[in-house]
Amino acid sequence: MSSQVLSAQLTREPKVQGWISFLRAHAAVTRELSARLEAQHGLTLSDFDVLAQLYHAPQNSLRRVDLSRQVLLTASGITRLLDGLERAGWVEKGRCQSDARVTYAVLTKVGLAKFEEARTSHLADIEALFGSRFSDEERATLAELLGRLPLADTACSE
Amino acid sequence: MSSQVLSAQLTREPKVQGWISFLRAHAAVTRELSARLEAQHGLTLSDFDVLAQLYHAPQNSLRRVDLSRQVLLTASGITRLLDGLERAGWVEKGRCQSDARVTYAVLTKVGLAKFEEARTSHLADIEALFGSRFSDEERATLAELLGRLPLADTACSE
DNA sequence: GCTGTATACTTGACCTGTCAACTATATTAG
DNA sequence: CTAATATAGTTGACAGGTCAAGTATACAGC
Repeated sequence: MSSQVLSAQLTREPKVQGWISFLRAHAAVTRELSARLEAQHGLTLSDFDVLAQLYHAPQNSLRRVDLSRQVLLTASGITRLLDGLERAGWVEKGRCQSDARVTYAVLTKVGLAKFEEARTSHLADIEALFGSRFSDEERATLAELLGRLPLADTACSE
Repeated sequence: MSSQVLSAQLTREPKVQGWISFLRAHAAVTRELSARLEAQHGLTLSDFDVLAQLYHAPQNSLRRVDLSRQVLLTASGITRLLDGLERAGWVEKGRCQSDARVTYAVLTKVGLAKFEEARTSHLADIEALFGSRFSDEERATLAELLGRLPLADTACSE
């Protein structure tokens, strides 16, 4: 009976199976990944994500709006996240002389060091929990398929 | 300049691109999907997920522990989620005569109707935002690739 | 029968992020 | 120049979820 139930579940909505796998995989992998990142470096996934964006940005700085688009948080989410990073001394505010509305988030020296410290182990964790499951070819396929999903419109709407 | 920056970002950590696509896609799709589900039916994605599990379970009922494994929430998350569904009258508690520790979550008639009401439009939304981007073959590929990710310990019960 | 350990579930404290409303600055139209 | 509107950012209230600790029951070994 138990195996009947299981197979009934696996086949009951064939079209949605990809989505279900997607949701479950996301929940499981991010949970483990964020536990490790938190334990080893005291960072959330979003913290890391923002530090990474700033690390690779020109002058190590970005407007909050742009950050919110790339990291897929709302504007207020970014404000609160940056609050934390500023309190930790990893990011500071920068004013924009051409537009007084914008505030840049600027990576500090300490923040840059923090990112470089966390980076290696986090990339290794991603590889262990995610990347290593796929061949190079499969990685490319996966990135291509996922890349078709709608990003831009939802990211900046509102 | 802007396009240089973009391509630098796309190529700077080749091994992680799949993971990045994955994170972004998840954030964008779930945000839109949950907005629609909330607007049309007053349900969160997790609410729907739990209703669906119960809908397909024998006797429309499941132990909280099993629910937490299938939906990938912690035990306390399940308690709180079910609180809401119980307050709405969609789910009720059932006691287990062979083990006084377990409390079943049982779908009510109203809850069953609620699920059937929400189901069609939600599946259509999933199809529109996710499924329709892929051919049948690609769907299968995607499900297979994502299925390799580690959710076994949390997701699978005997 | 006790005693220790494992399991099922709940609760309080808390964290992250959302939404809606707000301030402040920029821009465009008349 | 002024009015209307759009954009950048912050804030209060709150939703959804986690973790750690606690309660209650089950079960296994002595």
